[in-house]
Amino acid sequence: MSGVNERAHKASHRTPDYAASGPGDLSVHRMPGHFIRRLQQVAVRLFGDCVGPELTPVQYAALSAIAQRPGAGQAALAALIGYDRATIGGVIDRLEQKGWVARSGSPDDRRLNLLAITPDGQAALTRAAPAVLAVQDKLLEPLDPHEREAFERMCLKLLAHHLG
Amino acid sequence: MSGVNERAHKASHRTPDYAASGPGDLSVHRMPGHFIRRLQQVAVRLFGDCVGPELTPVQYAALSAIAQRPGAGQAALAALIGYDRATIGGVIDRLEQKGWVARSGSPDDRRLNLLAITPDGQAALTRAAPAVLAVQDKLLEPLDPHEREAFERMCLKLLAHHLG
DNA sequence: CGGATATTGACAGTATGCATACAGATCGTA
DNA sequence: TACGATCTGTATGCATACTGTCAATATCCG
Repeated sequence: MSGVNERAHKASHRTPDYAASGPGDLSVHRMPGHFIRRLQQVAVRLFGDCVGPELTPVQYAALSAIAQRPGAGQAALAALIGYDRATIGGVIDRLEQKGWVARSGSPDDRRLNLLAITPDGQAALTRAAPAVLAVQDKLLEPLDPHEREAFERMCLKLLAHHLG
Repeated sequence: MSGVNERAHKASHRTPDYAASGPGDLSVHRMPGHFIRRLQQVAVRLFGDCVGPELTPVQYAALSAIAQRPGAGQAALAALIGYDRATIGGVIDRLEQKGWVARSGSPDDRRLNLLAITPDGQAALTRAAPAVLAVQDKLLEPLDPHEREAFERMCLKLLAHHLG
């Protein structure tokens, strides 16, 4: 299985998603926000299919960031990958349970939970990396190289505008 | 407030998101999947800012679809907007609590919950529509008209490939 | 120094999102 | 027409996400 939302496929023959609809349409099928939501669904599904259930996209991003920047606190980590402080705690809980990340208090600032990746975590990261890269490739598969570059550039432009 | 994840802004001065990083980088800052996740965050935040807390993006999509296709069951509705059957139930629960949607059993097929929008729901939809359209515009604001068209076309191409 | 302010991690509450499982209903077909 | 395959809505469990709040801790500034 690899389709998104195949459990709800009835009546899709009546109005397939992304079918033509008139201008001034108030439905979601022409809204960029909806496209992005659907693409997010596709990306998450693709990740699960390629990488497996051991590591979610969110957990991969966190683990990768911890490996890249050991000794950061949870808030710093969250800022690095765009998570919410309230969410990152649970993500790290689950990585800690798997033995892939270690939390340790900082002597300098007793508010901080210093984060570090464990050898097992590093191994899991290394193991997952090829599949994660494959996901990115499959995601943009239908675009030719020129389009891919344009797509990524526009994404970055949008993010720089809205986050910067 | 309008920024995404402002509660985790420490250390972002150390490594701003989307800063340059070498090729072969295993971190998420060059991965299309991550871009899409961040864009989804931006879109949801923008929606909340423009439309208000009465209606979430998901609830708007559902309400709009019910208005467009009254008398559909939950599964049909889910297929129409790309939701999961298990998720749509809760969404409709909340719309029903607000008095914007009515569930009624079908005499023809006793499995179905026929869905219909109420006058209050229609009013809420009409009230929200301009703001929802404004969100789409703001989302793609940094792109010029040509780029917008290209971006939407590529999104549709990606979705058609992965969902079709 | 000491109070005002800001930061950090945690928790509760709400809302998606998906997998799995289940009971009831319907349908296709032997 | 009986029966197995399929479909529908629901419930449960897990994993994001974000808001508001709080206690402990730092930091800043007079």
